[in-house]
Amino acid sequence: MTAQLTVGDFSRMTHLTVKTLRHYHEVGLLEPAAIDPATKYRYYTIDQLGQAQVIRRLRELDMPVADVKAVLAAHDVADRNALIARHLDRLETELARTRAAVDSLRALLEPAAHGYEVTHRTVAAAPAIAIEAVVEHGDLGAWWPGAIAELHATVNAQHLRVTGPLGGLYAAELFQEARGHSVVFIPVAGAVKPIGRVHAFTVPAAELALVTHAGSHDDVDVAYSELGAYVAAHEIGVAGPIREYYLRDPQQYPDPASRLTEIAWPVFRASA
Amino acid sequence: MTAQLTVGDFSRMTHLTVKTLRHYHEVGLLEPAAIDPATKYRYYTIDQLGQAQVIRRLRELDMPVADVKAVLAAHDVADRNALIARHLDRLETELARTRAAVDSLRALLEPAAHGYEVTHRTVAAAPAIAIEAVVEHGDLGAWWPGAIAELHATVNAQHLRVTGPLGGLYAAELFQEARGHSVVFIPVAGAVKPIGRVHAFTVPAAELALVTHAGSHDDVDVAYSELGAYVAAHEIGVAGPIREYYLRDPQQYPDPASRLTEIAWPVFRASA
DNA sequence: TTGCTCCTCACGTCACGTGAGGTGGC
DNA sequence: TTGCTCCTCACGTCACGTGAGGTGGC
Repeated sequence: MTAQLTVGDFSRMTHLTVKTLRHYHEVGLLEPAAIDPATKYRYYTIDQLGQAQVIRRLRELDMPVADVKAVLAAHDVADRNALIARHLDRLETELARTRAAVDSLRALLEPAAHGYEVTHRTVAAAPAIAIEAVVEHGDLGAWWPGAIAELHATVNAQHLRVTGPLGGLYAAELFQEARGHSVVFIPVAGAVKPIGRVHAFTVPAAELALVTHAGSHDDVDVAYSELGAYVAAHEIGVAGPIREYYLRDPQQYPDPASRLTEIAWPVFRASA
Repeated sequence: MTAQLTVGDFSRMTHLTVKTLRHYHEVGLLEPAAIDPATKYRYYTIDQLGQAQVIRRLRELDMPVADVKAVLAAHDVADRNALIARHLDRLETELARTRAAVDSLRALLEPAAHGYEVTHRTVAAAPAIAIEAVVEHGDLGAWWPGAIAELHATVNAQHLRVTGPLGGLYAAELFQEARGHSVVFIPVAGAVKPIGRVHAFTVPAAELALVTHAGSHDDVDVAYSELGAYVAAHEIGVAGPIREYYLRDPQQYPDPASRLTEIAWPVFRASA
């Protein structure tokens, strides 16, 4: 009753190519029910068809093979559905990213000039509360809102007096190697009790060249480029993290398009 | 005035990693403006920043590097925009495919049993008009509607009498190697003038086992599996193309979910 | 002099696809 | 006996990332 299906048979039934079936055997995703020891022929059975169909659909959704394995190995339906739901969430995120990239491309190609005016500013060291971590560039979008929210919660819980705008410090490696030390901070006055990821921090003094970027962070590289070009042309760059000040607090302005960000590059002291 | 930017500088400005910039140099996508012959150091200029920004956005949208090159080399804005628009169309298609795969996955995981009833049928050879081609499995969805439309147009133009439902013949390789000979046909009576891709064709006689599949073609592999399993279990399979009959003509039922398709597998003559 | 930045190989990743060259069953 | 189906290497694809090991400029 358990009819032996050859790769060809199984391929026709599942619409997976023979090459793909052999590959799935090799990586242990879908092993033939039997293998002829003499001829090495692969034989599948009818009750493997269901697995093959699930595999095909998950791969169609670009779920990594390792994750597909996990789905097949899931002990119960709840586990399985959770794994699938997580992947669908990833797809959603991807989709949002694509949409943002399309908008960003459109903005870049629009003939409207995006002239940034470069200004200079001297800032003194300032006490603050901060959260720091080494972050992947791609994870920044996820890490950032959580950190901001935690800082805000701490300000409220400890009744701290805010003395300046929300800001961030980003090591050069974050851009050069897509992974680097990042700090988000809120300048505050008074004593701070460390809690969770939040601790007292001193925002270092600096001499800065800066531009203001309006709109989504997806386009922020244009501002970085203009500012960097200015710094390079005037040969005034110095080492140190790049700084951003968020003039529209995301708590009050959740729409990314309404953001207003100062990008600040560390430079030599400009002769006043 | 043309400040020399090192990879590191350029990386910080564009948010492309140093590794990526080196890679783009190697594949000729973005060549440094100058290279120190002694140290092999790469130097970029400020006016290369614009190109880098376009590249970054297009790669963010997964446009292949070769296509990005074409965009940068485009002679005028119209050419450039056409290339970009084509890619955005591809993204749309991708998105539709993903949505379909999600639906299909949901349908598969739904506990509702999809019991297909297998029936047998003997069909005689029948005259028809047809379009044939060797098609990629992935291109079927694009090839098929055009071919159908052309067949319908021919029926109307030549006032042919339709004698049976729209159908298709698909070589096994189409599933096993994702590329194979495909035919779509409409059975007709009377003389046929070949025109365009359309020619007279005789749908061969056959002994068939078949199931009826309701709904989108994205789920059709389930029907293929059940039918294939039946054929294998009864050991009645013979060589020959797989046949489909489209009982709801897509011209009248454009919604993919409303489709009704007979899947027919060639088998031995069953003793009546 | 010490880090820092830059360099070049060479190999890895991921999910298969593409031949080449050869064997078993009807 | 002839095709057909199946097999196993070995290498290619795509867009980078990951070290290893080494050099030049402040």
